[in-house]
Amino acid sequence: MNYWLMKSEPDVFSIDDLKTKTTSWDGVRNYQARNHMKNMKQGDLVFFYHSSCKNIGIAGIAKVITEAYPDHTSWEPSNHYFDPKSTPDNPKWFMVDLEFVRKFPKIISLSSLKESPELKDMPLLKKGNRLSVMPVSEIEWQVINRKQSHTI
DNA sequence: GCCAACGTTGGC
DNA sequence: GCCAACGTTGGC
Repeated sequence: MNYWLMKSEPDVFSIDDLKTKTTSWDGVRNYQARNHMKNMKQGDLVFFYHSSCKNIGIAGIAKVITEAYPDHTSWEPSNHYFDPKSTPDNPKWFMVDLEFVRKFPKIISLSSLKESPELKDMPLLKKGNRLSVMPVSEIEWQVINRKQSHTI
């Protein structure tokens, strides 16, 4: 099993929204992020990160419930994420389905993540990094979960 | 709202 | 294949 981190703007889709319904993670239009999704397996766990908002940080945990499959929004001309280079016969973009696992009682803030030397290699914490889907090592997963349990 | 950092596009 | 211009991301 592998671990991941995925960013979402809570004003658009938050951990509370995920709690009410499983979701298809469509609209990813970045090659690196797409390739990470293609490497996801059923049962992988995901830190759900809230970006571009008041309370930035990891809000909870989600689970991957499907492997990557073609993102149909990419060939719908009316869709905001339409890409003329992607077709049903030759899809260019992919998505996975996620379900809610847990919401942390308190968001693990970005600033508190930056305080842990064990996490300094996470792409998330690198200056200027904009990757929206990234792998998390087992060590990083454990360190962050430990951080979370201490805040209860 | 600002702006630095990044990925993508397209002219050459 | 280079690189300037552009659009987007995302913390502050």
